[in-house]
Amino acid sequence: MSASSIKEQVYQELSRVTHAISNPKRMELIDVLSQKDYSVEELSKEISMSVASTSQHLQVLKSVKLVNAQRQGNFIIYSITDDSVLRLVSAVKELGFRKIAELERLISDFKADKNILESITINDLLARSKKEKVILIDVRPEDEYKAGHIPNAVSIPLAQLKKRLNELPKNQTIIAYCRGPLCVMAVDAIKILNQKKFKAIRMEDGYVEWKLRQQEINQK
Amino acid sequence: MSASSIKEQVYQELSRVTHAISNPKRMELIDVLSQKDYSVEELSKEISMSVASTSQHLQVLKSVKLVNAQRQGNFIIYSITDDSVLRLVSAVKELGFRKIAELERLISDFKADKNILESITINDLLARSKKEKVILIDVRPEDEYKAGHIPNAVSIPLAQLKKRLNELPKNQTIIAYCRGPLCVMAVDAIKILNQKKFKAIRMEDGYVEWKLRQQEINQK
DNA sequence: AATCTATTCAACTAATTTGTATAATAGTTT
DNA sequence: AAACTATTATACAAATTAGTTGAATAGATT
Repeated sequence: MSASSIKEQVYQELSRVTHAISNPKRMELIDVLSQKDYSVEELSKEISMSVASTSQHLQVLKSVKLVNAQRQGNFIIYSITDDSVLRLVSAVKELGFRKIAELERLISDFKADKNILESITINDLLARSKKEKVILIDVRPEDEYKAGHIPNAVSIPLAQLKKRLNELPKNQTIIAYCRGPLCVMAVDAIKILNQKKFKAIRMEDGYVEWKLRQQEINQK
Repeated sequence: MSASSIKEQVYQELSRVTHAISNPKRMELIDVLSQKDYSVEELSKEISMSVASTSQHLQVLKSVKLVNAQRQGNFIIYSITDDSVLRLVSAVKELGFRKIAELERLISDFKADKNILESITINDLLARSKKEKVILIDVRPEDEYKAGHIPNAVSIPLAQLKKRLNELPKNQTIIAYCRGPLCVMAVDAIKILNQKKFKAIRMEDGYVEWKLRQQEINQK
């Protein structure tokens, strides 16, 4: 175990990258940071973990350049390095959601649990918006919307939805989205809207999925 | 730690996928299997590890459906589940090669070491082959070529190259490829060809990279 | 049916990883 | 310059992982 070949070293280094995302909390951190930059303290709340542990996980991610750290006043703000990280996570999810039986079970439980009758994808949205005018609402917290959103989407954070129902039409279909497939904000939004007799559909994909899809389209 | 939320369970499951490839030997196994199906014994030779350990690694990969096992006579033949696995590995490499300083160093050492003067990519090849007739040779073992290769490529395994030089033209540029960026077979081929005064260039990408690129193109 | 062979299982040790609490640090603000 | 605060480092126990050797298994061949 003295002079290992370059090939072995390369595999060693590459596996450091995957090791960094091979922990549920770190994967969740990447997912949260995919929406918007956050401080350590905010992140520790998001992932329900002590600040010290959160910091440690962030350092693991930083050591393989999956995230960047930058001081802003009293806080250190973490952010995703670039879109290649999003593509990596997207590839993991694609494989996981398709292939792992346990995940399929979890997701179908989840759907049953949430009474999701219909849910569309980015591609459905793109097709639909070509044919008709679509009312698209972004129910994530406002700062995440500000950091980036799907064009023509209106920001109505879940917390404000009940008060702002008058801004929405009753005779048109409303499409609601949030952070993506694992996020329940849009589900809750649909529940509220349906209860109030709006025609509302949930879109599973979020801003990140939209952004990646755009890049694919632009690659032509 | 009793009833964890579905979200946490999903992250848990997803991290099992990344954990499976977060080991150098397992990543190497995936890479080898990306070329062609292999038995456990063959794989154990390829990755220089005991059969028992190789088998254990393969079971980890199988448990998250990254590979399939199938009996064929006395042997159990392992194969990559499907192209989503290739995309995942490709995403890891993309990020790793770009972002990890240590990897950049390793690769530049590697290139210096091998005296690689020029090397092209899949895109270069596609562009070139539109303009002119290209002599493309596949220097991998013949069975890997048989399992799949870039169209119009001729199979000349590295081991046979010296004997078969008469099959190649001296006045045209020859492009050689092997398993991909981490493989040295094409490098050795170029050395031989240049020594014998052929005009030869190495293509870094291999059959897998070509296949993924084709899929991107077809997605339009 | 007996033998053979490739593969997997079991048991074990060494090494690594995880998370928490507490202490130290580094930068901001007053 | 002092006080403050967010973040990171340290130390530790519990849990998990990696690799080896030798035994067991399951299927194919004779």
